[in-house]
Amino acid sequence: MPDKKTETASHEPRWRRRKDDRPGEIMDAALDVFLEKGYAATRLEDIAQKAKVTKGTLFIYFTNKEDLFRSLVREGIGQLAAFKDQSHTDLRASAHEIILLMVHNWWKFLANSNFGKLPKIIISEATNFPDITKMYMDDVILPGRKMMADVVQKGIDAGEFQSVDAEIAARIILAPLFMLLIWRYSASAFEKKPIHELDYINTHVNLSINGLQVRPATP
Amino acid sequence: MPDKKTETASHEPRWRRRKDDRPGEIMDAALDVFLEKGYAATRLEDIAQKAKVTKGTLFIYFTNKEDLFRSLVREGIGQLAAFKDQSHTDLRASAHEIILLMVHNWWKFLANSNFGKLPKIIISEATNFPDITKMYMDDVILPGRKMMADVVQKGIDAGEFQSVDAEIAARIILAPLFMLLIWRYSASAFEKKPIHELDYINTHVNLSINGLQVRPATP
Amino acid sequence: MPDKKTETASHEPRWRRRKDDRPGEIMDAALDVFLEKGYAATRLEDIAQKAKVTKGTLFIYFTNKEDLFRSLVREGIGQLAAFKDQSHTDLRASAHEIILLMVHNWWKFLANSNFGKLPKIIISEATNFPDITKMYMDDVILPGRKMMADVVQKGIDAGEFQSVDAEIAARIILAPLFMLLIWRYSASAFEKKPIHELDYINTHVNLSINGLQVRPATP
Amino acid sequence: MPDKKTETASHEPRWRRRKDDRPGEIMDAALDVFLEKGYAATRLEDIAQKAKVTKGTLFIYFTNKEDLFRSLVREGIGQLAAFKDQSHTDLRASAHEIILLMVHNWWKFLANSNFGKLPKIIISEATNFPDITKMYMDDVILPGRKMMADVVQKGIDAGEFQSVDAEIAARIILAPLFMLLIWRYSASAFEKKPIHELDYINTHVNLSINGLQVRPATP
DNA sequence: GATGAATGAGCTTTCATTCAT
DNA sequence: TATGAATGAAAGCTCATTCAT
Repeated sequence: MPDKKTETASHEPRWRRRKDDRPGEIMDAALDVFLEKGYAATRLEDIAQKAKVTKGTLFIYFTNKEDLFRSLVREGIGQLAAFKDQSHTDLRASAHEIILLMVHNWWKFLANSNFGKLPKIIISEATNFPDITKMYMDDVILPGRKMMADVVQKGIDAGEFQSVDAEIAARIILAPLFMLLIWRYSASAFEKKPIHELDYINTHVNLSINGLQVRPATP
Repeated sequence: MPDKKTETASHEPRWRRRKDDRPGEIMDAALDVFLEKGYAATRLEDIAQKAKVTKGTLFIYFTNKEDLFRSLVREGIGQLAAFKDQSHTDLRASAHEIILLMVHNWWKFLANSNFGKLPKIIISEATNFPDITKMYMDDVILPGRKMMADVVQKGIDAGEFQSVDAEIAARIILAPLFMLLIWRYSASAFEKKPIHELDYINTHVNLSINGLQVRPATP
Repeated sequence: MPDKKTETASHEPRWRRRKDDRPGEIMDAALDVFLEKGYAATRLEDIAQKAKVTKGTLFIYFTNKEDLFRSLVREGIGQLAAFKDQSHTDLRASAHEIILLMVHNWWKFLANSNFGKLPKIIISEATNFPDITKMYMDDVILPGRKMMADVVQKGIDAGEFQSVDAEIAARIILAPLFMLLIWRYSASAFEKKPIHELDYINTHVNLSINGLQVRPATP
Repeated sequence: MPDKKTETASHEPRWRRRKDDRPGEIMDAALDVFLEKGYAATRLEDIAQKAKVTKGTLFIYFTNKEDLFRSLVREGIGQLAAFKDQSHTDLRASAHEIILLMVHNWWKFLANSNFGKLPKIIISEATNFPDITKMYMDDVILPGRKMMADVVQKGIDAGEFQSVDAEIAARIILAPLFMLLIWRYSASAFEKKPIHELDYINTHVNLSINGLQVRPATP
């Protein structure tokens, strides 16, 4: 039986300096733990472990638990800007085509980034972190709802859509998207059979557009 | 020695705090605090204060914080049975009429009872209380979704609705209802102008039905 | 060997309610630990142990370590008022008689109360707790020094004492008293033979008075 | 490759930080921080910053915080030897002249060297570092007190001074000096008007000598 | 039963110390 | 040698739970 200490080769160093990467790694780890357990139930220990550092390290990069939480939400919201830059909507398309495109683009972004983890967190912590909720409302919800409402209104004005309250319609169109995201990170694990998210999204847009249109596609 | 509260005419006090109401009062208080702050961030002190008892009293009726939480969720889910008993759907109506009725009935129930406070709680605590989530899924979500899916399927079979995946359609119809509830107990306080919930619900059913119908109402 | 649990008689209760006495007991314990170790080196655990309670109990009566410290210093300073009430100086006596009396009275008070533990604490924590130091200065040092200076001045005016700066003289008269106290609670344990405090005080007053007088007692 | 720091004219840099000065610089910085905050409340980070090095560097020269502290006190005590070498007392002078000289010499040394910072530190940390306190007692306090007591005794023997306990008298003569030093590094910042230290010292020696003398200077 | 003082386990945070760079 | 990121033991503090009153 060989003596452990005699092993010739590479002793893995006890730790490594990762000054530049750490904050991001910690925030990523923290986001997932906060998402799963909620802010209060999350122990810094869990985050540290997931980020493969020790508790103390967290305090090198963030002043405290709250600061870590806020930073990570802010960081998440910040990703929206990047998304906006790369997403352009066809200008002359009909309203239903724009909606189709928007929903799919948005979903692609929401479904595949940390950004999509925010809704569940925001909803859970809304009253405990009012300032964050307000920021999310102002920077994410309201602009998104506005964009959707504008397209709906455009459709109404063009005679393509029925006359409805455009803002309410926008909320209703967006609700299933958010619900799907929130569900994904909470109860969906308890579904008997997994949700086919894309089918859900497709069915949703079709029904929505169909519901809005004055003369539906089916003749 | 006469009871101070005794009204002039009768010897029966009009209102008396029955010993057996204590647990109910505590659960009501607890529900609201858990709803606002989440399970972990809620201090029993807060609940006690809201229920106008002291911390110690909570432990007379519930073995611990977790038991109080579980009890209150179970109690909430239990209300569903009472609701089911009193709600009957017209048997011969057309699918869209049934949907219209169901959504309004459900919303009336959800919007005005403690039952409607559960979704936000379940979503926030889903992973921390898997057994509760499972119970909610089995007793509430799946049956409700099934009922809705059955009506949709009935509409499809009758040629009233387009051919869609009835279960997905059911989810989509229910999503805005739950979203509205969840929103009400989290971020809605941060809306610029308050949501008119009934307009939202009405617009939603109309669009949904319109979206499903083979030949929409507007000719 | 008897089973512990079978012991018939008085099981000492795990704890007892002492709402009214606790704060004082805790402050007394804390004063001694702070005096011995200094503020920063004192662990709440030590205080709790000395006060025969657990750490948690400290937080029932004081919001945090700092609050406990401040409270206890304030409490200590407060004792001065009680002392002042009971100490009267003879009005017509000669200056040297008043000094004699004052020093002895003061020393009796300083040497036998918690009040006398403050100087060492104040000096050690002066820069860490500037507000406390200021309070001690304004409420204790300056008034005390003023009283002594007034007597010295009276002696000078009456031709009994040499002409010196009365305030400086007051400081010098008080210095050995404070030094003795500070020493008592710090290095005196390391003296080869213990200090005879009363001899020290007596010698000091005699020398001081003798030093001040225009014509000394020895003919 | 030429040294960047090399001055134009000479190859010898005008000023170079000698390797051997590091420990001294660190101890100087540490002394001041320990003096201000006390041992436990001092963070090595603060010392490092004041010494213009980083935390890690401290551990190159000192094995740990305690070692740094002990070293610096020992170093301070060591200065006493140098002082003793250069201070000679006139052998044939009268006792009161020697006292006058001694006090002034000692004060000059205490007031202007790091040595004078020790008393406050020793008093504050006496019980936490008994060995240091003992060392200070044996090497500083007792010899100093002995010297003073010897002079007083000499005065008594010569009939110049009253008969008092020489050791106690020595303590009393020294007390205001130490008190002044301790005060300077603690509460003196909170005095309404700054203390004129030399006036204080002068008044003190005069009063002390006057107090001791059988026949005072003022006839 | 009801109360709330007291407990103690557990979490956040600090900081002396180590060690990869 | 010097640095400072990373560690981890220890301290302050919170709060669910117990239990004397």
